[in-house]
Amino acid sequence: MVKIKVNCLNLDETLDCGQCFRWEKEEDKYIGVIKDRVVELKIENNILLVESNKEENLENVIKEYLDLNVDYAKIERDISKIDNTIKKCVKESSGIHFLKQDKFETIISFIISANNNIPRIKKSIEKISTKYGEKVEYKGKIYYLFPTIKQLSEATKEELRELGVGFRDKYIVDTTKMLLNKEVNLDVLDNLNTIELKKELMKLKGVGSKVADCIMLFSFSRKECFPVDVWIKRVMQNLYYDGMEVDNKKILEDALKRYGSYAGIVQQHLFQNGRKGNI
DNA sequence: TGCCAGGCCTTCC
DNA sequence: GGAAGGCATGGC
Repeated sequence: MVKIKVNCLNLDETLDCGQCFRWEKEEDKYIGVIKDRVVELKIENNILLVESNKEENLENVIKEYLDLNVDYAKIERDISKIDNTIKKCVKESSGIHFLKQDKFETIISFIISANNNIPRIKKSIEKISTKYGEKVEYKGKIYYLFPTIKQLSEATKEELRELGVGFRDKYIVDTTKMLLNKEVNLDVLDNLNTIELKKELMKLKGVGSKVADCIMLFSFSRKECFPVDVWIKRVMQNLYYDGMEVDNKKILEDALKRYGSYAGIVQQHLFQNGRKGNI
């Protein structure tokens, strides 16, 4: 058991906000898989309690995954100054942290997310993990790691289609192949600036502008990325364009100017509140 | 039934 | 380089 004092962390907002798809809530705790281990998380009196089947280096793994070394209270104060709508949204969904997830898992997950809904995305990812990932036992129950690039490269289009990914089957096969043969090399992408990184990620099949922004925001710690999906498009059109139809590219450009280096954090608060019907 | 979902790709100008 | 159409599938 690892115990870490936390200040501005809300597990509900962080793990059930559409940035990750494999956490399950059981009573007051969350159970999920981080890379090669099963992890249980729970907060009591501002202390994060962490249990896992693998204690080795657990504290560092959690701190990196949950981005615990960043002062989110300060960021939330800063972005609340932008305008009153954002202030209200941040208050409603305070404590969202931006995860640093496994890159391959995030790429495949967000390829699946295209023109899809969250419950169905979750189902597909769970089935992929069960079929191709390594089995892990924890407290008498079986869990599956998300498959490695090599493991998933064994999957055929037809098999993936049976797991419910629909027309995205070929994107998953092609992207996995490109990553396996290092046509896009995941090991060196951290060195690129955000513009170069986005260009590189968009070489992958099924990765367009929006999916690339999600990958950068949720697994590369690039907090300036602003994914424009159907929800955010509606919210932004209503807030800043008098409800008029606006091109995604323009929404993105304007948002980057308006929100600056924390655009992604603003985006997630708007997304959460838009989805809940608060704005 | 028809519309929607954390869009992207291909085709055609 | 931009617009239009197609795409699997489950939920409402």
